[in-house]
Amino acid sequence: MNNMFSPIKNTKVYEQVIIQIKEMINEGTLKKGDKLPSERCLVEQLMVSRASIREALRALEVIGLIECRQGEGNFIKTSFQDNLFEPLSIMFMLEGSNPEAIWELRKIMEVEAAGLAAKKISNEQLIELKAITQRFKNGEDEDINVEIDKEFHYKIAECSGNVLIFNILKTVSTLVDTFIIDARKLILAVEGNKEILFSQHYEVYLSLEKHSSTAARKAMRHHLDFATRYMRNEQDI
Amino acid sequence: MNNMFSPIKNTKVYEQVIIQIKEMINEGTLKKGDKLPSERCLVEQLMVSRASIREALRALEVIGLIECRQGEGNFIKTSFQDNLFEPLSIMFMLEGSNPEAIWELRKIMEVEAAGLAAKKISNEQLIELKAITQRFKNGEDEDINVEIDKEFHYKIAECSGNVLIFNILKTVSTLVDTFIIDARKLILAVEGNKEILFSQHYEVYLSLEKHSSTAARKAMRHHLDFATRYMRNEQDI
DNA sequence: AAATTAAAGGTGGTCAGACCATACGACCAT
DNA sequence: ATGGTCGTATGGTCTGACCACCTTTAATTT
Repeated sequence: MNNMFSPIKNTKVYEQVIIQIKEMINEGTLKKGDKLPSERCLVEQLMVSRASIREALRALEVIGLIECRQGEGNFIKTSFQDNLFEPLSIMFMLEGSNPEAIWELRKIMEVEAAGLAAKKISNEQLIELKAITQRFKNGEDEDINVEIDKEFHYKIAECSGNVLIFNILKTVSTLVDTFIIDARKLILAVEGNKEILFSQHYEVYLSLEKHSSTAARKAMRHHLDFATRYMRNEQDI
Repeated sequence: MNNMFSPIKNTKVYEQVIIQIKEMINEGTLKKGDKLPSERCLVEQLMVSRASIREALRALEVIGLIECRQGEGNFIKTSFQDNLFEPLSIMFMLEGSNPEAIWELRKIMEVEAAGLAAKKISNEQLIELKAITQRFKNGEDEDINVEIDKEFHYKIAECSGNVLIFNILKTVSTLVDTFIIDARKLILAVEGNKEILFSQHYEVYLSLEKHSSTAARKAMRHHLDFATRYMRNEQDI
């Protein structure tokens, strides 16, 4: 005899505003980079106060859907690379996770991204990736090489052809950089390590060139395991 | 000669509010489940208008940090299981990803979660998992079995011992259910498939029991590949 | 005395209107 | 052509009021 009544939906105004804006996006009325109607305009169209509009916009902003620029307007974002950072870092902070958890996740994403990339990478992408590898070899400054190293990993994630994986991996990498002392710099500070890292990178590249998923995953895992050992000595991970 | 100037930081009030609240959490002043000071109280303490406070709270709400209950107050959330859904689904919607991308990600997470679980699963957890497996075998109704199936997968993710992985996997599963017709039901509707799924589940369980990471990953992959074949016939994935 | 009801206070939710800060374009002066 | 000025549109912030909901307390009823 239960379930006769459906729960009263206590729909808050700003939630309805969020829904309506998201619908406009789903219907294609609003696309990437588009400018939303001005807040005062939305007030008239949706017949709600500006405060409610703004609360909704704030919500849409933090989930990474829109970008608010004073004096200009509110726009649908074009890039979604850091949408996940806030929620993930919150989760990490309050869930009592240890840094190891982030690293573990990163290893998974990197290894599997490499595996997918091996299948999907195009010839152009191979050329670009090779160039990055070479730039790492020739790089002088440690800080620069840290950046090139990141670029290498991101490029592979991009070649996985899966935007979700790419974005998650980028976010997790950012998390690693935020909650763990940057391991790359520690490693690169040691004499001779640059050459080792280069050869590991090159090994990954060769696997991708051969389009061997298994080899790519293995090479990437080997590369990350090497980094892990350094980190364990420096901190509690 | 560029890069001499750093961009003027236009710190908006609600952003500062967000920062201060997050700091309170980092310092341990606020913990899971705690009640925040009332909005009017925060107005006095932070010396800003209630509108700004509320915009900040709205932001904290959508990233899953707080929960707002009218008449009661604002509380730090205790569960962070659906924090990632909004950002991920937004990303999926606007990035033009195909459903395959979600499924690909899910497979990765499931397989690797199983691999980790094999290493970390406790005896108690093994017992619980076995019970779930059996309940699936004995289940009568399709809908119920769909739920048990989910439970099985979530339990394994939980046994991975990595909250981040657990939450991402749950979110991705929700995404699958949202953007793809529920594959589980399609499969279970076919005569004899319940037995096949059961044996696949059992295979995964046995691998976990043996604490064999390789076997667990293999068994899980096999299980998901089976599901993939069904989905490809029914829809464009 | 116990149970029920009514009132009061606290809290989040919404609204209205004002003003500030910024960005842009049109216009003007040099 | 350059640089300044100003008006306008836009987001950012503030104030104070009122509504909706919950909890506690006091009053009333039984």
